[in-house]
Amino acid sequence: MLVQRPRGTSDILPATIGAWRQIEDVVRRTFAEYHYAEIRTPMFEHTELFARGVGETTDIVEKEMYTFEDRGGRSLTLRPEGTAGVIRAYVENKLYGQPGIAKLFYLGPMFRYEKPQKGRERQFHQYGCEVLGSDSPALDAEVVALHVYQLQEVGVQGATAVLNSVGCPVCRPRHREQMLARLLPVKDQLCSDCQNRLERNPLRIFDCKNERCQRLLVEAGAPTILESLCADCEAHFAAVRRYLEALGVPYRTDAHLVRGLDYYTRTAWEIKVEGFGTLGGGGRYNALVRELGGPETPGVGFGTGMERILLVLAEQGGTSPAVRRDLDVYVAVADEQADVYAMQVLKTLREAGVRADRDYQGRSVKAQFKAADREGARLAVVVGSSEQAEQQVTVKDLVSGEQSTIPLSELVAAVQKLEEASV
RNA sequence: GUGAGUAUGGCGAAGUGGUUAACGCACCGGAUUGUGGUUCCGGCAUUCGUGGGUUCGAUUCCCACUACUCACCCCA
Repeated sequence: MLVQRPRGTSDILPATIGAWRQIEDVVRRTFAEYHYAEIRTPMFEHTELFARGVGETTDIVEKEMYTFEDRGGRSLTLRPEGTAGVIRAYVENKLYGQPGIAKLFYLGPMFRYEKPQKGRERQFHQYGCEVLGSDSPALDAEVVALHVYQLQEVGVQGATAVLNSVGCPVCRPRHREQMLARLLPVKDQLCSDCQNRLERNPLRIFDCKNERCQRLLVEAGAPTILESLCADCEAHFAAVRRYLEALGVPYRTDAHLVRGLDYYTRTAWEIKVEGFGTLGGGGRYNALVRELGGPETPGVGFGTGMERILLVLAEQGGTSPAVRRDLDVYVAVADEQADVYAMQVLKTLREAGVRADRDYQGRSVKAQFKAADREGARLAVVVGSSEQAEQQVTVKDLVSGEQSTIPLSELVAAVQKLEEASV
């Protein structure tokens, strides 16, 4: 092996492409049902976009970006997530000038420089959406509902939304103050990560896996963000939950949920499957558009990992996509003299919309029939010098075993008739 | 970034410091004439991730590298 694929990348081979297509089809269909329009933005952007958009203190920006300098000396970065680019495009193309709100979705590869492991690659795929232009809690609910619905439609069982509110520029600083007041006195007892978090983003301490840190939070009486919400945020969160209940969306709240991106305000959620982990996450980001230079515009969105979906589907079993028959006719060439004739027969079939193939290795008729079987062809067409002389073909139904010789001019009709009968 | 494990033909998988590296699947060929899915017979790794070292000799021992897997961190 001279050169192999870069670490953390994978080749999606024909054998599994069906599963991908199936997910993509469901995603496009459901986004259409909810009236979202597709948007495609560049795979790389100026590094600054992610630094500002995603947040300077996030793991993504601090240590996971694929950043490089192009020949013009610009610092570019392979997109680590979808939101920043979409918002940039929204602002740059002045989509806010169009009537109504913008409901956008995307689908494609993302890149993060991390150590690969199960369900984590350096190039992975996400689909997601962004809704710009409304702060209505109905929209938060719609987006969460859609998030769960899509996974159900794809075949994932037990997808649940875990919901929290991370507050707004009014309650967030207030909460931060309270956290500092309670935890600064016991700072030295926190783990080193959390000592850092205390300064930069105290909310994240709730997310720490360290038991001692969690105990300290309780002992110090540190309030969760949910307990510190301002009246507006609380009302918003309550409304979102009412909608979700009315819609029957499976969800639960978790005051400790913190997302890895800094731009979230108010509603934040992850979609989890018991015993598996997180498939996707999302939230509201009311300040992001303005931070990226656009007009004050509220937004909500989510992203979902497609590799993760594939993993859950595999674990939950049974969803192996049916082996699709992708060949209708196999043309067996009986002797070399008929080779050109065989090509003509194939062209005739293919141009009539029949999926047809032949042997190119000069194998025996017996071997060609074996191949026809293996490829899943419905019928075999045998052509040899005798057929060619009469402009005929020998057609064999590989299911019934029936065989007959007919004029070439009748072949397409005969094939189509059989196709219809087998539907 | 930290820690652990693995690396033998297309796939799965034995194995040993020393003449021909099991086996299964897949694949290819054959079992009389231009015909399939079963069965039978035969074929299919100058080579054991890469590069060094120890040795009379290494796929088996040692070192480095690379890749993969898993866990942690974090997340999709």
